[in-house]
Amino acid sequence: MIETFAALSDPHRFRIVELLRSGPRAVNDIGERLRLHQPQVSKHLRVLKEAGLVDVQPRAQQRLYELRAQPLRELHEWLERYHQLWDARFEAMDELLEELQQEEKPHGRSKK
Amino acid sequence: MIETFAALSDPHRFRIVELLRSGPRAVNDIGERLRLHQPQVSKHLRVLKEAGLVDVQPRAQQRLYELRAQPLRELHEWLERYHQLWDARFEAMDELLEELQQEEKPHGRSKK
DNA sequence: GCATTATATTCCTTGACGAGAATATACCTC
DNA sequence: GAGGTATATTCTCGTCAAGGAATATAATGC
Repeated sequence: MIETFAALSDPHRFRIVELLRSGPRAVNDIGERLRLHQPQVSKHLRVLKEAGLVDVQPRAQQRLYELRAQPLRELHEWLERYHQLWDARFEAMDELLEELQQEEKPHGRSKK
Repeated sequence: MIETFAALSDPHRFRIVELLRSGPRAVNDIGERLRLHQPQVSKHLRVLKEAGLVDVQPRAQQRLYELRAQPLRELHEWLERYHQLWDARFEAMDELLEELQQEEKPHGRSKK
């Protein structure tokens, strides 16, 4: 989790991840689109790979880097634990449900 | 967004955020629970505050720090754009919806 | 095998960050 | 206003990470 945050806390790596959202890319392709020198791209990709955020598969001399789902999924699960905090509707709804009409109409918002 | 990642990429700050999930806390309270020296707690809280992740409100000599919703909400919204990547069901559903029954029943799953 | 293309690694320098210790500031009580 | 409590800031030091330049490695085609 922390490694995921660390990997995404660099602006260039963040842009790489954003770019890879549209599909796998070769190293030079990334470098050209983001205006980065090839060595830096490789270095950033290495960090992303060690953080588990990307995966590689060779294609001739090229290396196609693609996003991995797992870290983002874990990030999402972590964030879910804060859901009640940032979604005000839930708080208001919870209060309403609990204080006023507990029995009248249980319009099925399963809390967990 | 990147500032959020940077703030959460430090282990101590991450633990502070996790602790604050249970509600506002004073500085010394945080330090005792997480076994951190007071100055470091203050410094980390400052970073979190500048990143917009926490807010302060004075209570006598104490400063109660509490989580702010907005950055987590933005993080969630950002993650949503990767939803199709890590939730395989959505890909299948998108294909079905687009290829087969575009006009039949638009049961409003807004792609954006 | 050799040239070419594509990518990875190393070395170096610089800047940012975190920890610890000491000190400063703010607020309360009496 | 003196003393105590709670928090913030400063300073220094060591470490680590990022960028640039140069070089090394890998795969391809002839």
